[in-house]
Amino acid sequence: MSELQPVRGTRDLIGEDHRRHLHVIDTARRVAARYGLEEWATPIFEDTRVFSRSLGDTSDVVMKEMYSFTDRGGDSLTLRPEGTAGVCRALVTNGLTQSLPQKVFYAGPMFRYERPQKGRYRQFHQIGAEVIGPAEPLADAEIIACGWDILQALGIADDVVLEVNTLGDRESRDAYRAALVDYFTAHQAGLSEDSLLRLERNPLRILDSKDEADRRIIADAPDIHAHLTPEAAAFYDRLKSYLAGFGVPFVDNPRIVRGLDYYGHTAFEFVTTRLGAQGTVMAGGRYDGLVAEMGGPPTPAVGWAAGIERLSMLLTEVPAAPRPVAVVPVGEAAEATALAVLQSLRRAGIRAEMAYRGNMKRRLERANRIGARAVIILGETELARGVAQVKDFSTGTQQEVLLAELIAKLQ
RNA sequence: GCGGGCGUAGCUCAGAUGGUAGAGCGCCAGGUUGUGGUCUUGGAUGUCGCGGGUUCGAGUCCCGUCGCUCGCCCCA
Repeated sequence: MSELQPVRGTRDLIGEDHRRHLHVIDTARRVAARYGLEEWATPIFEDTRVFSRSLGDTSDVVMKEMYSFTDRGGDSLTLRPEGTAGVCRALVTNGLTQSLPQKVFYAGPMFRYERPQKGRYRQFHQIGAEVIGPAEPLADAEIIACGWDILQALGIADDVVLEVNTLGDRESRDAYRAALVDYFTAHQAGLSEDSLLRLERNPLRILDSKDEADRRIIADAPDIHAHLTPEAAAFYDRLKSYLAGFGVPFVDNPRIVRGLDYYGHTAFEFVTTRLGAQGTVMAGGRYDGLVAEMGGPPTPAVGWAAGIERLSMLLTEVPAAPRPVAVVPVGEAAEATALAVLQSLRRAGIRAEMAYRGNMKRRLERANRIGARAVIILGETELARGVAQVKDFSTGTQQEVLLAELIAKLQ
């Protein structure tokens, strides 16, 4: 075992791991484009205030999980823990609040200082989608439909259930929070220690406690729907009918919550039972207050993010490693022709390789090791006649092909 | 920050009650000086995570430590 190991919570993406990872991004990118999303790439580190503002002062626990550092100029910078804040900052700094709506897709690394566990790393990767501008629930439904299509294109939709909820507007939320505090205070005696703490700090979070005793109490907890203003209830109804219109199956889950104040109305999660404790595969909601936090005008927005590592683990069909054609010259005299053949294949769009050294046997062994689908053997007897031996590695059969017909033969 | 499991060859792992370390796969070489994969013969693997202790003797027992992993907390 070598002395230098990857830093805790990071890992190398090599071979199949990387093919899975790329497949997720490529697929998501392709589907997102069909919805008219444009891909943005924002910096992976930002002024710490970009994130501290978006989090508010309520969650200093979360602040402790940020990778923050002071640079040589004395500024506090932070490796981005999520993508939405940076996108909103970019929207404002590029003056795009004047050209709404903006429909954005992104993919890239995120960083959180937390204890690694299944599907959870300190450097992890997300894809994300945001629609900034529209206040209509049609935008919520559309971005959810986009996420659903991506999961389908990845072949994992069968293992995933879409759960939706509404957090209502400000008025609804305040009323609901008060009702929850009343209810849980009345049932304090049965609550777990953790939930008693949550009751003081963040009562909504009790709703997703994993403690069994808690769950029994939660089952009879007040429902947000009883506390929705007529406007908020209408918004949620329209969302659900649009989802039906887009053909996206979903279930109501009134227990989905969000911790931060700028979240309102739609909240949703795509969940699976196949990943142990990390069941959420894609999650999002409406965040009408965030752009204003970044110094822009009040601007409604809705979006989601998904962890690429988790999606990769769910893939059942792994993209196959590419199979090249190997060119095998026999003897020095054949090398010049071999190079010409090699390049003509590559320029015709065929993945082609030639070993740097070795006799024929070695080169064939190497061709086999790299998964070649065929080898082109060029020796003196072939050169003299302007042909090559083409051996199909799947079947083991070999035939003579005119050099001029090689590309057509291997296309 | 807290709890459970695990650290032995490149990989997956076996090594009852302490006696100087093994298998499969992979790798290297030969059988085959113009034919891979299959077959066959042979070969090389190692600070048994690290440090200390007990013992005539520790991969094995004890203490500590680091790492991995699953979960709790947290989840923007």
